[in-house]
This record gives sequence, structure tokens and C-alpha cells, in this order.
Amino acid sequence: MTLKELAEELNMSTTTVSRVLTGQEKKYRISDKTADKVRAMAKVHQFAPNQIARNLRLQKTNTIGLIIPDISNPFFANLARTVEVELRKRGKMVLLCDTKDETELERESLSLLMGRKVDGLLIAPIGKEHHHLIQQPEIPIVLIDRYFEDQDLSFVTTDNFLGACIATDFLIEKGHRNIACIQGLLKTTPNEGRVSGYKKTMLDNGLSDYIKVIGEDYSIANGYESTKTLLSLPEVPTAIFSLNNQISMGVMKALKEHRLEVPGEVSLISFDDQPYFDLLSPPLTAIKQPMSEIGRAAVATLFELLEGNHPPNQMLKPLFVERSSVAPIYQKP
Amino acid sequence: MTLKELAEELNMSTTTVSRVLTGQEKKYRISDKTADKVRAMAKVHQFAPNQIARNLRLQKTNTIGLIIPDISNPFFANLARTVEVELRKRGKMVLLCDTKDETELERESLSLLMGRKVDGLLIAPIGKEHHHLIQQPEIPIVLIDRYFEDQDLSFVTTDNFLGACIATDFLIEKGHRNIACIQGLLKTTPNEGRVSGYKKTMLDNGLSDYIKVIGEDYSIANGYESTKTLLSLPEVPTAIFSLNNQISMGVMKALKEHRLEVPGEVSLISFDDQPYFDLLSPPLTAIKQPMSEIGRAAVATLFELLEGNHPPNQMLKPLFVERSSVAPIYQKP
DNA sequence: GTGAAAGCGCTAACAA
DNA sequence: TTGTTAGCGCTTTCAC
Repeated sequence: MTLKELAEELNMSTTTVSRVLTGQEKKYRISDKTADKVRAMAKVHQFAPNQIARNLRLQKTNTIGLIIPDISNPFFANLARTVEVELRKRGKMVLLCDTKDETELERESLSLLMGRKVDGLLIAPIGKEHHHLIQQPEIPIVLIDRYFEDQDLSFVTTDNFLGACIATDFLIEKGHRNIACIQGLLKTTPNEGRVSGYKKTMLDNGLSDYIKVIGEDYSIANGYESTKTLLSLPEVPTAIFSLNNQISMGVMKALKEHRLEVPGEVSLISFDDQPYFDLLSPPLTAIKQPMSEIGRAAVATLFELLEGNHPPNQMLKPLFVERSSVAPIYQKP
Repeated sequence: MTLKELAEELNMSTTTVSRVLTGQEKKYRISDKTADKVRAMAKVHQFAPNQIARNLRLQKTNTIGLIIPDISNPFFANLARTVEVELRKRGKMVLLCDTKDETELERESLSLLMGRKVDGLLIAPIGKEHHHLIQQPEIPIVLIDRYFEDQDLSFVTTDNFLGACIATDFLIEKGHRNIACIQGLLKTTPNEGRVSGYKKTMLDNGLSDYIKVIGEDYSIANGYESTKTLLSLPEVPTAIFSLNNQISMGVMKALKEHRLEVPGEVSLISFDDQPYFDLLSPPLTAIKQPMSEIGRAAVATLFELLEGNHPPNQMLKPLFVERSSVAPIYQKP
């Protein structure tokens, strides 16, 4: 049923009906009697305005595009959930695009979403290239997790540097000196932040000789291979700091294969906490990113942008979740 | 830039431009020269048609609504990924709704998506109520995972009955007799299928005295509490069959707290495989649902429906993934 | 207080 | 081979 049909049935103009249904009755001083009649009839017919027509007329879709590299990664799945819930609260819906970590798909997603005239964009970019992120015409964009120093797009992210400092500090306090770091995707801001935090802390503690960064992406395979490499070193590290959850899984797998006990023989801290970390053997000590906060902050930032403001970028504090994958070094002389 | 502006710049009618850009040049025998000019100019201006206007005119949005109870559950996250990728291949985008396992939100999502005139709906329903799933006007709907016997909506699901039979059979073959089953949400088809499979297999093997079904939803808490109850029984089961991944996490937690060794003292099989099952201690034996296949089948079914066909419902075969959480019973007399 | 009519940007029936 | 025009369903300016 259309607005027009409804109006005909009521013997009124579409204007009046529309005004009542969009809550502008006061503004146009429509009589209560008329308004009530309209509402009653609308209810009877379960009338719902055609959003497409509405969008076209209003030049606004109440739709936000959400672009993420891999929704099957729990990190992003959690993010997607918070974002969806927050946006819905504010009357927006989300068009989801999974880029499968392929820049080409990211580019494509972006133009598809622009064609659909989304009101704004929430992007967890892949991060290798990023100039395609700025589109014509410009619409509000908030980057999540990864961002770019040479572009002034708004972003919300974890304070990766701080997180890495906390993790490294903790290991050092437990007496570790030979601490290796297995990194994720090179040249992406989170990775660089984490690596810097690690390096800085090592340096500050006079452990520059032990600084060892290895690895190249956020994958199980990378964690696995990198660990194997570390184990083949003349001086095997007593602790590993792994820069995301997937890498940690690879590390665990390799360690298990080599029958090395954690934390007895090798200690491990992971960036990115996950619910199942509790159930691993041993339960993994981790730096937890505040996912819900990130999601909420991203949405809030986007709304500021939509309202024409200039919200500040946000670096949210990570949490330290101590479990039992780190042992003091003096246990093993 | 709009089609009209483009046409003006080319000194042509919008009709011609539209025809070329929608690939109907042959049909209307538009001269190559004209067509080339149009394409060239469109490229120069990076013209992309306004999809909102297009949708309104065509009465079709090329958008599919995806409604799921919890995208942060890896089961649904995986599903969402396959679905998104498959739909995109076929030129559709997805509007995502997370219902947080609340029927009210499911209802709301449905009407929001109807208002946006999605071409079809993919729903993993919560399953407690379901009459709101049939909307006016009717549009193609495919249910995923859960479905309803008394409604003839198309569905794609795992053969839950078969999966449960395989799991139970395996335990029995290993010599277990006292096998408990921790179930998920009551009165939902997957749960009922799994429970029936368990019961049937126990019955067929003359173990009716040992049939024990406990639990009430798909949560970690339920797995945890139910396990505690089982452990307080005079005759503690030698094996537990847990009906989903979340429940299994709760089971593991409770078992760990009680310092019961798996599989030494209690064996465990889980419905729903997850990547991290490999890393648990011990690695969990599981019944794996073919997520990618389910996603692909759901999309394929939806397209059949969109084309006016009557595709058959699908029950896909689960896979048995043997790891090391089940021990033969004679190890423990 | 209410309504007529224009127009958002596109496609397609009909005309030429 | 190309163009004119109506209309998808809604909101809103302007008029009464």
C-alpha cells in the first residue's frame, strides 16, 4: 500500500497524510481529528512508507556502509556486532562488505556503497594502499583499527604502542631478556605501533641486543613458521610476544609440535584477547582491545562527522588480561 | 553528476545515454559512434548511476537482508562471510541485522528490511516464535540452521540428526555406555534433531537406561552448569556429547575446575567445529557443520526462489573431525 | 488547516 | 537510430 492509496481512502491529500505520518502535525497545525484518522487508518493497513522513494526524495538513505577485511575473524565479528547494534539504535542500517583482505575488493566495495548513496562509511581498511579511500563526492568516513598518517581521515583505534609496552614490560619484569616479537602485516599502523612499543621497552631496559622482530602478516601460518624459525636459533627466546590472535594460534601449534611446554620452557603473550584463550592450555595472557568501546566510539565519531563537527581521533586504552602463559624466568636458569 | 547532466553535456537524450550505460545498445541499435561517445564521457566524469533512483524505478533493490542472532558467534560469522561473498558475486549487497537472540529485535529487523524493499531475506531465526516471519507482501525467504515444521518456508540446514548419530555411535564404539548429552535451545529444530539422533543411537544400542539429556540453551553458562550437575551424579558419565561450540566451552571450563582429565577421565565430543578446537587441551573431537556449503546453498536456494522456482529444502551432511578428546573406555575400568 | 504540484534520478513505453 | 514523456512513491514549497 502506498501513501497515495492511503490518502485516497481517507479522502485527503497525500500532503496531509505524509505530514501526520512524519510527525509534523503540530508544525502545520493539523487538527487532532484529522491526525487521529490518519494514524488509525495507517495502522489498519499496516502502512509503512516506501523507504526507497523516501531516500530518493530526501537525498539520504539512513544507511551506513561497513567495510571489513574478514568478518569470520572474531575481532571484526565483534566489531560488526557493536557497530550494527549502535547504528540501529540511531535509526541507521548497515550494508556489509567483506573485502577478504583484497585491496581490489575494498576498492569495489567502496564504489558500490557510494553508488548506493550511503550516508557514511565505517572502514577497517586492509591498509596496504589507501588513496582510493577518499572518494568524490566526499562523505563522512571513520577508519577503524588501521589508519594512515598521511591522510586526515578520522579514526578510532587501540593504543597499540601502549599495549605493546605493557606486554613487553610484563615479560621483562618476570625476568625475561631474550624476548622475540612476531609481527603482523608490515607497514600498517597497528603493527608499527606494536612493534615500536616492543622496541622502545626493550631499549629502555637495556635489552637492545635481544630485539628480534620476525614475521610478515596476521595469519596462523605466519605464527607457525616464525616460531619454527625462532626455535632453530642458537639462542632460543625465553618468551614470545605475538602481535595478534591468529599469529598466537600458529605459535601455539608450533610450540606443541616441538613439545615445548608453555610457560615452562617458553612464555607467550598475545595481542588481541579472545574468549577461548581461557580454555587453551595454558590459558593465554593477552592484551585485550576494547572492542565494544571501539565500535561505539567509531559510531559516535561518525555521527559527529555527519553533524558537521570535527571530532578528535581516538586511541583507546588496551586491557591487560593475565592468565598463565608467562612464567618467571628464574624457574628455568 | 546525474544522467541528465551527462546527457546534456553530450547533447543527447537521457534515454540514449541510459540505454548505452545499461548495455542495451544492441537491442536499440544505437550506433557505435554514439555509444562510444557516451561511454567515454561517462568515464571522464566517473559517472555512476544513482542506485536509489534506479531502485525506485525498477522496483528492485538488489539488496538481500541477512538476519542472524549473533554475528560474534563464529558459527554465524562464518555464515555471514560466505553469504556476503556469494551474494556479491551475483550483484547483490547485504543489509545486516543482528537480533541479539531477541525475538522482538527479529520482528523489528524484518519490518525494517521490508520497508527497505529488500529483494529477499536470509534468516537464521531465533526460533522461539516464528509466525512473524511470514510478511505481507510475501518475498522470498530462506531459513538457515533453524526451521519450522509447520511452516513451508524454504530452509538449508545441517543434517543434525545424522551428526548426532555419528557422534554417539563413535562414543559407543569406543566402549562408552554412560553418555550424557548437553543440549541447546529447547524446541528448536537443530536441537531436536541432535537430541533425537543421540537418543535413537543410544536406544538402538540397548543403552536406553543411560539416556540423559540436560541443559537449556546454547551458552557457555549452560555448558558449565550442566557439567557441574552431571559431575554431582552418583554415576558420573564417562562421556559428554555437547550440542554446540559455546556449550563445549562451558563443559571444558567445568571439567578443568574439577581437575578431571579429558579424555582420561571424561571423553567429550562437540557439535560445531571451530578452528581453535585444534589448540585446546586436548584438541576437541567434533561434528563439523559445512558452513561454506550452507551459505552457498542458502544463496543458491534464494536465487531459485527469486526466479520463481520451487527449490527443495536442503539437509547437508556434517563432517566428523576426530581429534583427541575421546578415549576408549577400557582405559578406565 | 489543507491541498496542488513539482521534483528527487532513473527507465521504458510509445513516438518519430 | 534517437527522443519525448510518464511515472516509480515520497516530501515540501507555495498557494489558498
